[in-house]
Amino acid sequence: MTPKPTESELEILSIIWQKGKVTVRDVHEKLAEIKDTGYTTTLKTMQIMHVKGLLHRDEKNRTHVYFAAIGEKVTQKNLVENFVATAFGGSAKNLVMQALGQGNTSKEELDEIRAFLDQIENEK
Amino acid sequence: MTPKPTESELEILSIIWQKGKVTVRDVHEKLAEIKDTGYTTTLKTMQIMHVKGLLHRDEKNRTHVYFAAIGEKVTQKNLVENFVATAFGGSAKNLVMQALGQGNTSKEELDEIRAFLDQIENEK
DNA sequence: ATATTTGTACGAAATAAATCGTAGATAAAA
DNA sequence: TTTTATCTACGATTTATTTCGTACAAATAT
Repeated sequence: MTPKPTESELEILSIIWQKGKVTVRDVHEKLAEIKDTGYTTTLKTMQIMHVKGLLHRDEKNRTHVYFAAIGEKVTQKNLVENFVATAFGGSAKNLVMQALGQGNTSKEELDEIRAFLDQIENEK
Repeated sequence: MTPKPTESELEILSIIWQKGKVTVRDVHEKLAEIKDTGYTTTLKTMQIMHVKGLLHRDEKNRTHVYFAAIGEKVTQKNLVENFVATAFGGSAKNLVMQALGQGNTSKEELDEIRAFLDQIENEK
């Protein structure tokens, strides 16, 4: 089983999930918008992620091309599971209500959630 | 600002939020159900949490009594905020749908969430 | 009264995570 | 063809986190 990504690794994964195939530079530049760390730090982290099995890479060219080895949904599922267990006493409901209570969710999104709710209930 | 609790600290906080005032032994015994670490490990962690300002304690008696210095809701709010930002591209909706998709939420709870949804929409 | 248990303090080791610098190769620019 | 820029590899450092052993005091049991 691939290990749980660390916080930094998750930042990188997010970028890769969004962009698909990337070079270290791609990631580093995107990361630079929110973080102020050196290029080799990003490189090193991605190399480690590769060793851990979090990323695959194509080494055909000098500039390696990386891509995610684990899916976004699957990863989120595992993270949420763990998060609910350790921070919300195992209750997904509590997490959901806390997340919604934050305020920053538009009417449209709330409706989407409602529709999703209907769908789940029907399956029960 | 009190720092973000680590994973181990969160396990301890969860227990304390549930029990209120506790001794190290209380926490350690509860922790023993899910973890297999020594008593002094729990002690040390709680001492560190005290120094960090995560816990307060009453030292009047030999056996110190600890209690949470930060509220459960406030902490969860911060954690969710951070979690949504790093793992869900800032979209609370995505997190909510992932959490609900897990399957383990009862019909009753889903209804509670629906009611909460109504309430939020009315406030908009 | 003495031995055992239970408690805190505290240093330190073990482990994990994040960061960076330097070397050396290749590619691109001048 | 030099020089400059760009890449990877990799060791090393720094910082954070988790874990535990030992010392010593207080309470409890024998």
